Amino acid sequence: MNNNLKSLRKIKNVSQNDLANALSVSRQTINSIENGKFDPSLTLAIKLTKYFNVSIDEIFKYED
Amino acid sequence: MNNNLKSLRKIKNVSQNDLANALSVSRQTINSIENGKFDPSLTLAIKLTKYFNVSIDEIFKYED
DNA sequence: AAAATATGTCAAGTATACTTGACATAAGAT
DNA sequence: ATCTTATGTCAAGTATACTTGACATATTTT
Repeated sequence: MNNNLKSLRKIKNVSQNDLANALSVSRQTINSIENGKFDPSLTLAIKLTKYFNVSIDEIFKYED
Repeated sequence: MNNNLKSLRKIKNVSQNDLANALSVSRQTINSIENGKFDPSLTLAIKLTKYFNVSIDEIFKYED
């Protein structure tokens, strides 16, 4: 799984901290997801889609 | 978060076991998700959308 | 240049997703 | 009525998502 969170975030011009606060997660969580340390939970993934107003597919690319 | 996995599965007329095998997870995992014991990982959620050929929103309803 | 803000990363802990194995009950087939 | 398949559930373990706290470095602001 990879994602384009970092670019989406930069388009909105918000910091990792801003995003973390908006979604009620830690900054490290955002950082780890952006840098591919792990994938978000479904809940957090959905929060991200709502925040950026995009679909799951527009953020995450799943590959077998 | 709630979902309509059980009804989607019955439409396709497959057992929890069939579905579990198709997605390479345990039957208990499918059962637990259907009965709201926990939510799937993003990876499993995406596998489910592909299996049923629907979007995330068509399976999962997120409510704050 | 100095101060402030943003990012990367580590370590150790908690929470939750998922596993295997087992057993009980329900429903469907012979 | 017996056999088989499907579902629900429990317990204990492993894997991964996420937390807090801390510190280093990079980037931006004054």
